[in-house]
Amino acid sequence: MSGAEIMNERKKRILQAVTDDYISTAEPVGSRTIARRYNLGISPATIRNEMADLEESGYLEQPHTSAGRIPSDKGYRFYVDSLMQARPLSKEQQARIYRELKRRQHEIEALIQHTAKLIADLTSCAALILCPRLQDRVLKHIELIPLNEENVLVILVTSPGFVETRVVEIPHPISAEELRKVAEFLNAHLQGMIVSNIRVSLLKQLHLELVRYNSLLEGTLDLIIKTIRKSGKERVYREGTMHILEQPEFRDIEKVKPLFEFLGEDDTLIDILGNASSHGELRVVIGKEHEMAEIRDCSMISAPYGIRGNIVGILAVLGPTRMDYARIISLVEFVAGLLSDTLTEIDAS
Amino acid sequence: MSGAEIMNERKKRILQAVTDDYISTAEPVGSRTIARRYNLGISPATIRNEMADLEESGYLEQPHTSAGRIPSDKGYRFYVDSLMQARPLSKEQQARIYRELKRRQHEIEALIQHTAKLIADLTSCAALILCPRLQDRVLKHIELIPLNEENVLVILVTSPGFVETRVVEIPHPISAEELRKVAEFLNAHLQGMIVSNIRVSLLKQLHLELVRYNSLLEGTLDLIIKTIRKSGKERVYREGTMHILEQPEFRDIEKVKPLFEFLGEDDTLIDILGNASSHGELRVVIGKEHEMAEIRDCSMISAPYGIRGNIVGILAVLGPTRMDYARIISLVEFVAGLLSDTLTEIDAS
DNA sequence: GTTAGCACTCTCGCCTGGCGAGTGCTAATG
DNA sequence: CATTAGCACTCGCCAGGCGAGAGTGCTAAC
Repeated sequence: MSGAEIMNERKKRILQAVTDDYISTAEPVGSRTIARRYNLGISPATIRNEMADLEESGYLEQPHTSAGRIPSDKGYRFYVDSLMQARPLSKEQQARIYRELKRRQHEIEALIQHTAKLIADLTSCAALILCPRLQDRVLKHIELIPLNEENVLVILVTSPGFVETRVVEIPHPISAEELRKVAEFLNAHLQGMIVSNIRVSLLKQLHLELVRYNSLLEGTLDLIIKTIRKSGKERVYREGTMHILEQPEFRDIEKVKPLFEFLGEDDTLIDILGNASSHGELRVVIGKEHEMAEIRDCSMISAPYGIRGNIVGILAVLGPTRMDYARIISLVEFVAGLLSDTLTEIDAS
Repeated sequence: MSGAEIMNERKKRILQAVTDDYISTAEPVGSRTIARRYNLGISPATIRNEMADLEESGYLEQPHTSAGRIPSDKGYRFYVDSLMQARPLSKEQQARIYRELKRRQHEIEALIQHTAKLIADLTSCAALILCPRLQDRVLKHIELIPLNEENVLVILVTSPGFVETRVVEIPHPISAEELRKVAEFLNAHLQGMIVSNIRVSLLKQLHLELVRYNSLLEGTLDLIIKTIRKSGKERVYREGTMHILEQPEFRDIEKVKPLFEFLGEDDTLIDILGNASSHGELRVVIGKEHEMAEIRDCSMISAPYGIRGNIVGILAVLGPTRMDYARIISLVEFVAGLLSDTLTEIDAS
């Protein structure tokens, strides 16, 4: 109840020992184990007393009487906020990640997919990467290609190298030549703009310039703009969802099912990730702190990545609440930074 | 051993009853159950005798003494080949599928993804669709877009409406204008060709025409051709892999793991599917008939789909050996046909 | 050839008792 | 007064035993 207990140094050390041990063994940890494995210079009995206090204040819990203790969500939270010392990556690991990411740089989607895979493999958790919404990106180039009489392929190249294709159904056939002119017109006026800003400014230009073109184009142009503006769904890359099956807490198939269903739904994922780190910093959400019931057994560590300081996407790791926070936080931070650098570099060239 | 046993009418009826029942209940089925549920006009004792024979000839097996019988792979094979009456889809179901597939026709990737999802939902199995290799498709259009000084975006539109994008790193900067000429040249000479045929004919043309262009282009052109020709990986769409978790035979997580790992690997999937129905007909592979050990507990039903009779891809359903063959075979056949029609239609327009 | 009856086998669920791990309390200790 | 040792107690887990239920195989009768 109170919660206003004093968290003395010894209690902290014990909570840390319990958490560290549970993270690495996945077994409830008892007083004896702590006394043996972490030489805090105190006896199991003392540890027991302290653990009883910690349980009362909600930092630890017992799966059942007379099992060891495991950290509660509150315990993990305290661990993450105050106890854990972020374990920086070894030079070799940094070098390895660096090397992996620098390889096939020029296909951006491959880069992101690859990054996700890398994180997943290094953490044994599910890795998620959210790409920037089309609307938030800068338009670099538009191309229009006639597919047949009714359909035009619209290709949008946006910073920092994404390519989107859409098929637009047009009301009237348009010649390739005319289409090229339209594309030219669009490029001339829209290049460098952020996609979501396009409509307003375009409409102004449109009026002035429209007379030059066949009136048939009016509807087409409108459709193309609509196409650009709509379907502004983020894309989300997943990797390593299978790693979840390796975690002992998910040996029960009934626990896995809702989680996998959650991971399968683009929309909810996008939602969650979008909320997660859109406000700039690395963030850790633990267990029941999640809004979505399906992932109340999981923790998520997320960090934004960006171009020249502007956030363009979010990178996250999802795993059991018993995850190796110290390592994974460092990793996520490092990779997000590296990804930002890489994208910035690509964008500049 | 013998196998040369006479499979009389009654044995067939019993095998069918066992199989039907096991498919719908997932429980070993005993003689009593059959006598009660399927009125074959014979008593449990007689059924027992026949079942013993069927077991000896390898069509049935017992999970343990004194459980009911379940069909062996050989039993399923016989069931599929000789007993099962393909259960045609109801008019409503056909209509529903038809309606679903006719919706957003013009984005072809979405169409295929959508088809996979539909099959997965209707079968409660995993649905897989293999797209044609780039190399086997007809080139409809090439577009080259400069991204920056070192990179060019190559866009390939191929029948029946696929769009592929690749980034090519070029040795020397090329102006947009020159690039446009190259694209024009390529379009003029390559349109309508099957991608895998491109190299030979191009080289001939190349020599004749090359003099017109800056010699710097030579290397670039070569790179572009290489890009087109390489990376001819099929793409495979998956849907409904989660449905597998619903099947009682996969309640054990240890059985799911290798299967999911298998489903996660593009390359092996492509391999399996490529072999499956490349020779034209609907095919059923049951349990241990599979080459890959990971799916020896599964059956796969696959059918090719194509454009104007030319196979361009393969559609498959993967589920437990205890799957509803009668229904799923009809479904796969129907959807493959419909997909073929749709693609043919799109290609023609 | 078919069927009824019966003994047999096997799984499954349930209960039991012993074991080990870990706790909480109390009293002794520095 | 904080710390520790000792001890009784609680619980989950596991192995073994038992009965119920389902289903078979065999035999003898129809």
